[in-house]
Amino acid sequence: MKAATSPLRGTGRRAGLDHDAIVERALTLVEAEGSTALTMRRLAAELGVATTTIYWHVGGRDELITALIQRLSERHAEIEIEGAGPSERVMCVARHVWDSALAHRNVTALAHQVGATSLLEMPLEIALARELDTAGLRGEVARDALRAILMCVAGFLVVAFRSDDPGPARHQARTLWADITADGIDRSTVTALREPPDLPALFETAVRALVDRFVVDVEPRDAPVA
Amino acid sequence: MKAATSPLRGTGRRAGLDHDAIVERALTLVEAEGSTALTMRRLAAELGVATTTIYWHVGGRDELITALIQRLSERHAEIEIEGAGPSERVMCVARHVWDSALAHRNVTALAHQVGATSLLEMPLEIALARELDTAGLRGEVARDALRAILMCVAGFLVVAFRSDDPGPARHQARTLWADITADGIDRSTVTALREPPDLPALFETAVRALVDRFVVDVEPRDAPVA
DNA sequence: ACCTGAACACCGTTCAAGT
DNA sequence: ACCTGAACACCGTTCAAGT
Repeated sequence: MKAATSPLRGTGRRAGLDHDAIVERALTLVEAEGSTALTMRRLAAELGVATTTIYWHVGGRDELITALIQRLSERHAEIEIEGAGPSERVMCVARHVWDSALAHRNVTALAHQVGATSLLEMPLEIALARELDTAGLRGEVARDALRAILMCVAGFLVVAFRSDDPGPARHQARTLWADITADGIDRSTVTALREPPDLPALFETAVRALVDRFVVDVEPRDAPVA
Repeated sequence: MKAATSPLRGTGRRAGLDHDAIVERALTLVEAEGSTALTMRRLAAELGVATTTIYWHVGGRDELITALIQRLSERHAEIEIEGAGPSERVMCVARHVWDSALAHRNVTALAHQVGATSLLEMPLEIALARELDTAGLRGEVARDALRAILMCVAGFLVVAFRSDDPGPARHQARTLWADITADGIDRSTVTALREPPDLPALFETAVRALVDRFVVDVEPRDAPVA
């Protein structure tokens, strides 16, 4: 509950804070309690420092958020991509985007809010471009494939984030379907729509459809030529 | 600039407000100036009434937003769906979701923020379920197709909304690619990534890929059997 | 039933002032 | 150079009080 007693340097007056320490603390705070917990006052209290100190070191809230996202982004820099064929390797990167977004959902949601998704996923975006390149896609086609795949993943993430934060629940998709009297819709469909889909499985299917549309494997996926 | 002189009823003291008038005004405000303009104080001033009056009529901000979204949703109720084959008609509904979201981007963005996207698009969701039904999809398959398509559209919308609100522009995807020295990525690709994609065209391609994955036309799309 | 003003507990941000 | 307290201009929400 008490703010961590920050290590006061020899002077006895300096708080011993620097840009990185503040950003690090902000990142931890968001990861633990979500973006709403990140207020300048709260963060300052947690660092045992006056609110205005944060402004001196990192600037306003927007700069803080940008720095925080970039910090996490660097951690996503090195990833292992495996897969036999090109399309399989593209799928692997897409899954990385999905997995890392879910692993750091609070920061990802924050990045979505401020429109800095690309900043957060830049290393993965580069990795995706590289795999598309080895798949033979270049120029505008490669860009379109990359953007389409990432936008689709983003759409899935928005829904995935909503699932764990139930919210008002009143205007959740599945509860809305509880009141529908179906004209021209089979009852089995209405019933199914009251349950959430298997998101990871559907993700796999949907992204695969996009990948198949853009990257045409020379060899069949399951039996790459040795 | 001045608040609209609200029609004071005969009593001379009543503001003559009701639930619907407040919600209507809130909707207009959001459509015109975005979700950040919707504050309880601002709305009250615009209605020429005390802030607390809004609380009495419609409840807090969340209820107001929900009501506002639902109001707009009702306007999307009746739409014309055309197209020869089943998959063409499904595409038509998807385009409707896209178009109406862009036409009312501020409210749609707000709905995204509070997790009420489904509430806003419910009429279109029903229309989509109906077209999928006539395409022969039932039960869980129909649900998965519907969800996948809508999630993909949502992902595109998030990016589309970012485009017209440039924001900090520093961590926009295309500016980030300006600094990239490409290892294993063709220069033409890097160059292309510095430009935004043709969003409507890419939307068409991506959603079509999903539709083709889920709904298999019995007849070819272009030449339906008479 | 309908509407008000005052008050509470928050925000982000600025700025003159301290050491 | 680094840090502070006070202040400004906002929020959403509650609640006793008016007619």
